[in-house]
Amino acid sequence: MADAGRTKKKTETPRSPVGRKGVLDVAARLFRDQGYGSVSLRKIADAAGIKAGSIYYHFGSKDEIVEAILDEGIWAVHEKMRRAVAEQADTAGAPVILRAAISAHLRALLDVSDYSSANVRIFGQVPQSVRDANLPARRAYETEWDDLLARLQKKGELRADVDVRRFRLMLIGALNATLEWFDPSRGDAEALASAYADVFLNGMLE
Amino acid sequence: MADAGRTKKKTETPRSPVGRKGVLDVAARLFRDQGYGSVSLRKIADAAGIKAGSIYYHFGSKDEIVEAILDEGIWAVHEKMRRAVAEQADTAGAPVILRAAISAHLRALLDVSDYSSANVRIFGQVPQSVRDANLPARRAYETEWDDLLARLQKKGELRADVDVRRFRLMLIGALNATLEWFDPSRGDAEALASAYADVFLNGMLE
DNA sequence: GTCTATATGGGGATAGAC
DNA sequence: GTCTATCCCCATATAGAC
Repeated sequence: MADAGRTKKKTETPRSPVGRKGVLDVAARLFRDQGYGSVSLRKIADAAGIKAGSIYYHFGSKDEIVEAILDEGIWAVHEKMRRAVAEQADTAGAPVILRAAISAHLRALLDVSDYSSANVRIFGQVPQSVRDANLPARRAYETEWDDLLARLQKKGELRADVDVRRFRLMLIGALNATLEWFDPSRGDAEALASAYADVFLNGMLE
Repeated sequence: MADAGRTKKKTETPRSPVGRKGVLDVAARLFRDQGYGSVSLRKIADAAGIKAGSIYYHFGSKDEIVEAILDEGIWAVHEKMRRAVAEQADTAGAPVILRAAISAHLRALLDVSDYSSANVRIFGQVPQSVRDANLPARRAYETEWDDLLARLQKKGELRADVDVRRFRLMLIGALNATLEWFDPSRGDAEALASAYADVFLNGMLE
């Protein structure tokens, strides 16, 4: 035979292995859409095109998958937000900087990362041990926001009578809540971010 | 015997029956705390102090329980909000009215109703058929808010360039998100409502 | 109104073949 | 890296006793 030397014929099964990343990708989407308790390893395997038992080659347990997704989710949105802020000119004022940070966070959730949106959706549903594993990453991201807000407040650009932590919880909570109703096929995440920043900066009163 | 006429001795088993409401009460709390998929009928029965099979005397299925909780949850917060607005004087301005509505919604979630908080937490996790059953109640509450905001905007008290529906989604989303971090044993829902209203009305800029 | 007992299916997880 | 086969447990739901 002409190709007797080969032990594997690439033309036979061109379907590449799913791999660890493939499992995580489909799992993140399923968790985001259906929640933690409703997504079984069998559902994940089905969506990934493999069998349930195969998942254990990559992960030791279901919660190990969830932990990886939660960490990656925070990391992704944290990076987007940090870079968006760093890109602003040194002379930029609070409105410009906050608009950039808000837009980065919102686009990470709505456009970019299934991991980030999965984190927001299922964090409150997972076992305590899984939450604990994700806490360091979350705290780091929260600190990034608190430092930014405190810096702007110190420069006198934000109201001094508003507690930074409370405002951060309020702002991030409002942005995260868009996941409950935003439809990516109909909406524009960038325009939405602009509208949110506008209200948070200037308020609703005439 | 002295009490031969009684068929039941109240001193024997003073433990009153749990009943339909008892099941709903504990189920609402469990769903709020752990999410839809993670709460089994066994858990509900345990928390209610009865056996799992007994639940089927009151409900035909798990989802029938969930539907009842979701509907009651919307109804409770809707009533609180409507009454809070109705109690305001005819001469009250937008800031006073909106503060009252915001406070009512937030207190319903954080202080008053396990049903309302359960609704917010699990709506995105339940099967489509359950969501559909809850939609009419949700739409009615959303319309209550949209009508209020449109009325204030028409009077010129709210900015004309902000879309009412978008602002309602933003506001309710921000209030609902407090469930993720608010600790009733440490926080004051009324003070929180005031701080939220302040930022939404006046913005964060100095 | 609640109990016990049970039917049936799906859950996470493991072992060993390929 | 994925498969098949399987273990054991817990899920929803039903039937009939009390």
